[in-house]
Amino acid sequence: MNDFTKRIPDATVRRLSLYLRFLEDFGRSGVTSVASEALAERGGATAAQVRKDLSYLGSFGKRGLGYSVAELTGVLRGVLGLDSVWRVALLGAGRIGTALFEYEPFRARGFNITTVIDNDPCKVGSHLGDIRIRGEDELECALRDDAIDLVIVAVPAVVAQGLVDRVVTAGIKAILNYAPTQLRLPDDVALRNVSMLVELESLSHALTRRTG
Amino acid sequence: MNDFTKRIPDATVRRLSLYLRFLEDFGRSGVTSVASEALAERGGATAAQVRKDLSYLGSFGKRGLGYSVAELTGVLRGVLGLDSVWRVALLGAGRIGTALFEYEPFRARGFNITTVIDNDPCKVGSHLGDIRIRGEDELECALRDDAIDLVIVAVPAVVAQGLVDRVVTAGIKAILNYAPTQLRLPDDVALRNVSMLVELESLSHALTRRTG
DNA sequence: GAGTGTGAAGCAGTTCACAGCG
DNA sequence: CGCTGTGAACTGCTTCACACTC
Repeated sequence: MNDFTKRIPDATVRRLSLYLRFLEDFGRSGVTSVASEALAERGGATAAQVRKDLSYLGSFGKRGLGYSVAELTGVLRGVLGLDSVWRVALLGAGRIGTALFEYEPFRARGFNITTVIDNDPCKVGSHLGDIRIRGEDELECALRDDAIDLVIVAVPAVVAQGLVDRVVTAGIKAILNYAPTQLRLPDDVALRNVSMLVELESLSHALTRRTG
Repeated sequence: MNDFTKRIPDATVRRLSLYLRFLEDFGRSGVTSVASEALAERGGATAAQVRKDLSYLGSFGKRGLGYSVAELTGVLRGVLGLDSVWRVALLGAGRIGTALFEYEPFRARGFNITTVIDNDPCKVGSHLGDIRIRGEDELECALRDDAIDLVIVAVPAVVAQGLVDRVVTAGIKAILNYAPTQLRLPDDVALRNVSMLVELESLSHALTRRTG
């Protein structure tokens, strides 16, 4: 009924990631079939919401029964682009960059960090895992030679925009930004910001609110 | 015109964080007055959006002129609850926890990590900065004795819910979750999730989309 | 009977457009 | 004249309710 050319709302895509996580848990526990109600109560949504979200992808549920865990897992992986391995470059091998590099779930999901760049001369040439850290001057050739699909930015705010401009010029179309700055990019490059401060400040706003 | 009892949309609160960052930059550059247009082009919003967002807080702009950088900075800090110092406990002193602990902008914004908990016996008793890492069994008394306002969760997914239940019982009303799991909490506890995977998968979805 | 799939209604956030003030 | 502040229109997401299927 639905075809794949239709755009999926961004809010839905984010929830699909969560559903996939839950499905994998269900799969590991040997559950083979799951209802929208069960997915919903695992968090972050109502049963109606789950059904609406999944309806964007087609009709996979069996009425009276629920969804096949195996089938739905496969569909979600496909929609989220997790069937292929993505080649990722990490810019910045500081605290945050290092933590991201060693974050196991990335690799488990097919995000393969093959390239690490840092401008600190003391770090260039040393290793993170078995990746040799390369200097900023090697950025363009590294992106090309390693056939990078996606770049994670974990450098200080002041140098982020300059580096990202070069990354965009090199033809990269997806950027995950951890630097506390708002990057300016062409419309055809996908950008997601992960801001620790924004979330923390939204919490402190909530705390302030509660006592008037 | 607006009173402070009115709820501010969540999307607006998140943008206020960004505006504050921009205002601080403007302040450092010696700019004293700024128009909605200028704030907007720094990223993430249109001029109309900026004005609408700020109108939730009251009328601070001078028509024909713009907003006073100093005044607006103060208002935003107040609304975001950044006038007080918040006492923060960090659960989990692994890679991510350590990176968060050493993330300077937190402290600069008045988020003071006074307590670190980890269940690894090898880590308990050692130090992160000048904070002594305490064991999981000390959780409740640490939250009480250190008068914690806000908890950051950076432990593995499997143990997160159990710890958080204890944190909630201890009366904490704000939780920032870095664990890749959906936490179940009472409605009166504010929760923000920071998920590296969700953002990354939303990017890989975007990349997949682009080529049909 | 149990549970999906989906139009329609409801709600929230965004954009528009312009009156009004400095 | 420039730029804010804001009702009104709009867009898009969420919730509802129920026909439909297994």
